[in-house]
Amino acid sequence: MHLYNTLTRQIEPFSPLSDGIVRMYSCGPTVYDVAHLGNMRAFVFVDLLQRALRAVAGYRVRWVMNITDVDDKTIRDSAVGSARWRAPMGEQSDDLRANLRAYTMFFEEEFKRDLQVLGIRMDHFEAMPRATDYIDEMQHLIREIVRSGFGYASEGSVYFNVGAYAQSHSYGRLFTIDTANFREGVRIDADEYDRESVSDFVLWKGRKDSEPYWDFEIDGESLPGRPGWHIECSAMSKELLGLPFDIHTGGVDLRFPHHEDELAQCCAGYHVADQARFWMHNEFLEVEGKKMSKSLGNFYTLRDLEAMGHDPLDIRFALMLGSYRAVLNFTFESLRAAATARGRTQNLIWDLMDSASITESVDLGGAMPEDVAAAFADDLNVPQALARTYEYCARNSDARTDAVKAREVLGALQRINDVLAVWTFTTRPTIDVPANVRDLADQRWTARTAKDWSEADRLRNELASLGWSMKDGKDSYTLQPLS
RNA sequence: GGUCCCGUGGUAGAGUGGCUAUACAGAGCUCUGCAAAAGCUUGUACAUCGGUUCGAAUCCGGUCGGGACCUCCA
Repeated sequence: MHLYNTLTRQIEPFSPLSDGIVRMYSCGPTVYDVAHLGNMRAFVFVDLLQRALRAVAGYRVRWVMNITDVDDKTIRDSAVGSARWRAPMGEQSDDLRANLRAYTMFFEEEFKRDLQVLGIRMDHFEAMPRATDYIDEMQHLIREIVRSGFGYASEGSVYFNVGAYAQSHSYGRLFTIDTANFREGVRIDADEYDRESVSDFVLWKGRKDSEPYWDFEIDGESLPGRPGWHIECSAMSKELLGLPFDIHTGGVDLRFPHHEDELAQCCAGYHVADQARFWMHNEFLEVEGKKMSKSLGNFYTLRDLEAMGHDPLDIRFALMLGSYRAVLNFTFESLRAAATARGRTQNLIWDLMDSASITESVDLGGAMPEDVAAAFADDLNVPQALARTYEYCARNSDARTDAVKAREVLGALQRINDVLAVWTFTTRPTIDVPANVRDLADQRWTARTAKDWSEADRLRNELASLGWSMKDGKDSYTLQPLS
């Protein structure tokens, strides 16, 4: 496979460090709310990537995605009396860490549900570590960074000394940083912590009143507090995958500062040259041509779209219609188009199963068409892979009436679906038809067989008024509810 | 202020220095009592102005437009 590497700003041939095994770390969600479309794009992207590594390149994938369950927002929203506290989270207590855990567990479960309805398999993950379960490891790393001269404590917090680090390391490997032109922004002014330099970032945040905290001792000094944002990924990726691992993923916004700082922490504290060999970042999503935001009214969660009647797999499909490295314009028209296109191929699959007399889900052991595999292998070019897939189906349209060919095409589609995961190879779902509808349909079929067209048309209209459409086949009919 | 992307047909969206995806929508045809399904065919596309070149939508530059990032947003 060839993958774009943010580290080198180019597409490079990819092969794992360990023979046949890819170690991949994906920055996961901060569980303070349910996932929105933008998050979903990121997760669908990494899922496609890890599936392609398995199904196209044949690697085993050790996939880790973290759960950030401690940060400003989770602390704010889990605080006693928070309006965002929900009944299913249980009762709030005096134990602030227990409150934080209850709050974040709720959204962690939501998140996992969202992943699964989007076709992401939980058994594809090796681990989904929570930040708060790795406090010891983070503290160890912080001590090591400080001991190595790249960190300092100040007013109860611990900071990473970017200036010192940059003396002996390269800082700005994932992102071109122009320190001289840092904009004087509100975020910098708003930071209440005391850093020596604006470019320094926090490793450990000193305890504030009414916030959950963990004890921490460094150089004999007691510094109760909580971990900074970047430290968790450094510690957990090292613990679970070892350094350096093969691929680190996240949204483009994470290139800087998050990933740059993660990388620096690993190099400074674990004394490695690299945290990961490949860094891959998915571009953002726009909705109806605009950046998704609550104020524009184009902000959607997966739940929102489901409530509007959209199938999550159509959403998954719509999210993979563009290259992961380009801004994707999600529109309801493109969602409809995705639904239609996905449904047509699904229908083809069912027709082929009929043609091949396959009545249950079975792996036919097919092979992915080479041009489709090549497209996936070319930096995960899903649009190209889809185009080749459609052409493959068109080329083999006679499979609908050729049992042998039907098996072959089905086998190929199964391999393609190992990556896309948008179709099903189980039998065509049976639709419950009310007895009266079935009765009318039978009557119409009789009339039609007798060439009594006016009666047949009358009965079709009657069926339509009951909400059903009747489609005549060669020697039988099918009924479908009108949508 | 700085760094960097992007502008492709009605829509979404690949790709590429000459052979011009793909999908949805539209049009036509085949099939069908009609319809549906399915299949086939099909169109006006590469923001703009210059330059390089035998040839550019593809490379370079200007312009216009859109966007991202610049310290906890995927």
